[in-house]
Amino acid sequence: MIVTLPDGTELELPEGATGADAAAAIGPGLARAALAVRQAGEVRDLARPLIAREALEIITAKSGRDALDLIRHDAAHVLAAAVMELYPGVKISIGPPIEQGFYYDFEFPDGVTVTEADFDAIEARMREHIAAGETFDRAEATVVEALARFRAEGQDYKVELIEDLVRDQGIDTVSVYRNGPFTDLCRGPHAPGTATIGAVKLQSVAGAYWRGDASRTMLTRIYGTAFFTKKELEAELERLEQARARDHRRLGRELGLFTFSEVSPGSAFWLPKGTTIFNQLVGLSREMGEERGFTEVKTPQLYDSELWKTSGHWDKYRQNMFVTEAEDREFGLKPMNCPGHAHLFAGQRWSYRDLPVRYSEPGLLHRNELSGTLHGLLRVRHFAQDDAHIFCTEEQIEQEVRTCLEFAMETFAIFGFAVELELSTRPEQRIGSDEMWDRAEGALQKVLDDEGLSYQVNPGDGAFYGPKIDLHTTDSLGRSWQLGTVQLDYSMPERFGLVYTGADNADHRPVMIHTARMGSFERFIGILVEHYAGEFPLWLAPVQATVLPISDKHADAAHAVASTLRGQGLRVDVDDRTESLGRRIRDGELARAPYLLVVGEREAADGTVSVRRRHEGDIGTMPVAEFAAVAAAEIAERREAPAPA
RNA sequence: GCCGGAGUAGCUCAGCUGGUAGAGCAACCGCCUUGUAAGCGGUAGGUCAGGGGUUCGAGUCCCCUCUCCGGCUCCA
Repeated sequence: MIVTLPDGTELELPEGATGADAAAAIGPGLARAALAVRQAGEVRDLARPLIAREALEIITAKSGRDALDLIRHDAAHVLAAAVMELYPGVKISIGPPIEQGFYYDFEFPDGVTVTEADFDAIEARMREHIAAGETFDRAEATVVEALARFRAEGQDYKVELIEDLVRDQGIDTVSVYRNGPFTDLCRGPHAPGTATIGAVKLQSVAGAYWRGDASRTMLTRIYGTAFFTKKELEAELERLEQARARDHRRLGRELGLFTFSEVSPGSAFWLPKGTTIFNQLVGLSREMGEERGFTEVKTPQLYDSELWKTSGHWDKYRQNMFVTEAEDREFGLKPMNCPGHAHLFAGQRWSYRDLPVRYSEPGLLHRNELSGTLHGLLRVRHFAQDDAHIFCTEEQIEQEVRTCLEFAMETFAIFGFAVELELSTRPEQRIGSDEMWDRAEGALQKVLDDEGLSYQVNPGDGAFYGPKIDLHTTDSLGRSWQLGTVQLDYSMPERFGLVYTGADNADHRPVMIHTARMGSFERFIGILVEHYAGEFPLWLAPVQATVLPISDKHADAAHAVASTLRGQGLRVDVDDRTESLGRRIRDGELARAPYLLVVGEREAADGTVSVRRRHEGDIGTMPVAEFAAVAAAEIAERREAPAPA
């Protein structure tokens, strides 16, 4: 049998040779390091026969993602083994590797709860399995044998998994892996043994529905992570520690940007500094929108439930709306701007010459999100979006989508962070003809391709009224959040009876495009705080410069400098507390001040300031006017701030 | 909403098996008059999330509620 190695050479092996044989044929060092092989796009056990004439890659600890996934999957089995020993009667379900580690889901016997306090004991037992150097032995079992075995053990979840595999894929055998005393239904692959798990740590415990279905049993999920070396594990734990330090909830409090209170769960209280940032972003959105033909409107907060019945929200979304009543009329606070904008559009006659009409509104929205989903600024009940709705003709869709997408990408470029794009296509339950969906999806896809953007397709994830492009990014801990969106909507125009007069003097139905770039300003600021670790670029910084008089003899001069700079439009504070200069510099640094301007005897005499720049330290003395010009240029260009050395 | 955890001064936290609440930082008041990341001294500050219960006695034990944290589900 011949297989091709990554460098193009061909390796000849006896028929039936395994991955281990191949590694040994290449060299004894590789034979020791080999963990698995990759062939035909699939990671396979070292002990399994190779596929002839397929490219072969030997996976070792240096193989990155593939290697980590292997030992984390191994670690999940070791976790299950330890848990079964410590908690007799526990039922096991599934335990895959994930981006940052692994988890395993269990159903513990009645009355047993596992908390982080139990981790030491579980980890100790896991280390015993690792120290024992158990091998992972793969075996095939017939469905009949496997079902009998797992039924006998009372492992109901394994039984269900096998039954579903039989039903959906018609399989008649399954693979099981054994390490030490523990055997698990598993597709594999695994490393040869437990010994390659160099370092393992359990991290958290959480509830998780069996098969992600809220109507089924809530299992107990234990999360952990594993690495080849203790050093790598420690580096990861250190990274997580630093990520927590830039958590927007913590920085928001420390920097005085916003607070939360029990009196209004899920709603931020914006302090002056946070409000400044908020207003800068609204200003940016407004400025960029005006350049692109968006016109701002203002629509009400509260609407008669009739409007929500027209829009369809009453049927589909009512449990997420805040509803109230007055004088026997039922009202709902708006969770979205679109019905208001559609109503506005319906209020006048439109010619095809008027289209597209682009209404934007950074309006306040309320959504009654489930209490358990609230999360700092990233998931709130009260927020504003850089929201807009475009009313256009079928022919204009492509151009308008292009404008929206470019608008979004140009917005993100200002902040220098990457977004992931997702194209969601027609769901099972939908309105409109297949031709309509073909056109709509085609238009979105064409723009994405024309712009050379990479994106993921989520088949069936579109809204019932049209396909959409969503823009996602991640927070400091790697959790994904949706920011912007571009959604085609054929439904709302229908429901509101929207029309324009075409060149043929007949009525036509416009198409509506829902779009946002940053999404909610709240969420965007949360992401920005973590992205910048609180060190905002000058144009966003709540306080752009803090003037520090050396002693109270220079307070007047410091205030004069501040007043001059404010006259130039800069946001300037004076810290004239009777604290030592060192202390006030420290406080300024901790407040992430972009510039600290020291004013003492010399500066007061010649109209200068001694400039200390964040991360650069003392950059020398310059005339006040010169500093103002430097800062103004930095702000005008929305320049990124210097990074830590 | 569901599972688990947590809630003590403005913030970070201590408070052993029940016996009248404590530290650091911040705040306030003085002194110091300060040259690029913490000057010194003093003062004040708590319905121990809220409510109910057990007990001679509850921050500590039990129950309910609220909020937050980690996940899951949801996000038209």
